[in-house]
Amino acid sequence: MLMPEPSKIEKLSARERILLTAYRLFYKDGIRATGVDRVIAEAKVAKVTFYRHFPSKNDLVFEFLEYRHRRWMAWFSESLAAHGGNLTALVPTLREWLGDADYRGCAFINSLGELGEAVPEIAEITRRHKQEMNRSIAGLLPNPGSKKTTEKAEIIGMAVDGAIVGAQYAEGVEEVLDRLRRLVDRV
Amino acid sequence: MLMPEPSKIEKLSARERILLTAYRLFYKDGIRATGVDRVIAEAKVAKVTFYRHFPSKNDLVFEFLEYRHRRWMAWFSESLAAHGGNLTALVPTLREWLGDADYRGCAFINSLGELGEAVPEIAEITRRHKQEMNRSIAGLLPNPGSKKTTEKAEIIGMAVDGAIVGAQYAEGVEEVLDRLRRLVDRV
DNA sequence: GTCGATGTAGACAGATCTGTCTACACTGTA
DNA sequence: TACAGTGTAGACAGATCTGTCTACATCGAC
Repeated sequence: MLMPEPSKIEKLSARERILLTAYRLFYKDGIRATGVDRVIAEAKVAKVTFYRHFPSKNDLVFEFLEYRHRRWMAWFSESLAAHGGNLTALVPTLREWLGDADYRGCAFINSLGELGEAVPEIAEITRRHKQEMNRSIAGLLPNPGSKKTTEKAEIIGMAVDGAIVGAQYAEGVEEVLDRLRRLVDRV
Repeated sequence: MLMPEPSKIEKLSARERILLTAYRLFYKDGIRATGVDRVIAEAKVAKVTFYRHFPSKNDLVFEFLEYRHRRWMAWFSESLAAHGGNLTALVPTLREWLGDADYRGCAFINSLGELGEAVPEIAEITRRHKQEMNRSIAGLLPNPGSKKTTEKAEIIGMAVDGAIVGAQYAEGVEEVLDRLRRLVDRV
């Protein structure tokens, strides 16, 4: 759902193959655990090609997060709309994601936890990502744009963050989604 | 508060110096970013000594999480009690932690995000840690031990997880604590 | 028809990773 | 007095890390 099919990656340009391969590996195994040599091998490009497009690994990390942001937001908006576009759409939408076999948590929270001190830009990138997530949540409520609604969406967004990390360690996702529903119902 | 003073580490046995040094570095910089050579150098022990006490780095990681769990739980219980021992104690207690200069999020959530697939034991360790956190939260409510109270504590625990990660990327902690308070008030 | 962008394979440098090994010293205990 | 436990310094192995470099091929645009 949020992961590209490997078969479709093969036909893309070298740059896109690198980006999508990194996207998959960084999300699955983490950023530090994924060496550029592995990305290069799996994307089937030459090392020079890699460094021509991404002068350093950090450049690739930033583009990975940028790409993740666009892809995740697109999925989130579409799924919320498909489930009715009001607040009751939130839990069914998150069920799709948290229950996915490839689910490994939020790429931004994970990257922040892994590289926080070392790459300060990630906190800023994460902040923007979550702001936009909250904007999408505000769109489910009456009077989006009003201060009250914005604050409500921020509170719900915090609960969603709790569900996202909870789903990483919980035995099952349904109990997590139950808690989130009861939290959201009361806001 | 949750960090030991470096001056006090020096007087301890080699094993304790290793553990406390790892505790500090793993939490601050992450586990993969911290090589055993660095731990050995800063703990001022010989390499053989290190590997005699911790046959592999993963053994040290597990002991780090075990130590963190004990230390964090002790702080959490004490601070909740010091702030009155009821539900209103939660936000002031978390303010101490989230506002601390050394704050780098939850060691368990961070380790899980960093090593999730590679070290499956961490999910189980994290689950136990959060269960015990929820038990402490249940202790702030009437009828701790009852099913209703346990469920309530789990919901509040999810909100706390949201606040913990929120404080890692937010501009300021007060806004995060405000949201948490409003969330908890409604449970 | 030359230039710039895109692509290839793979050697190399220098740092850092985990873990092993030799060889020696001190201390408390059985 | 012999042994087990704890401690030291530092070389070494073998893998892996990021990043640079040479040398060559293809293709579209100006």
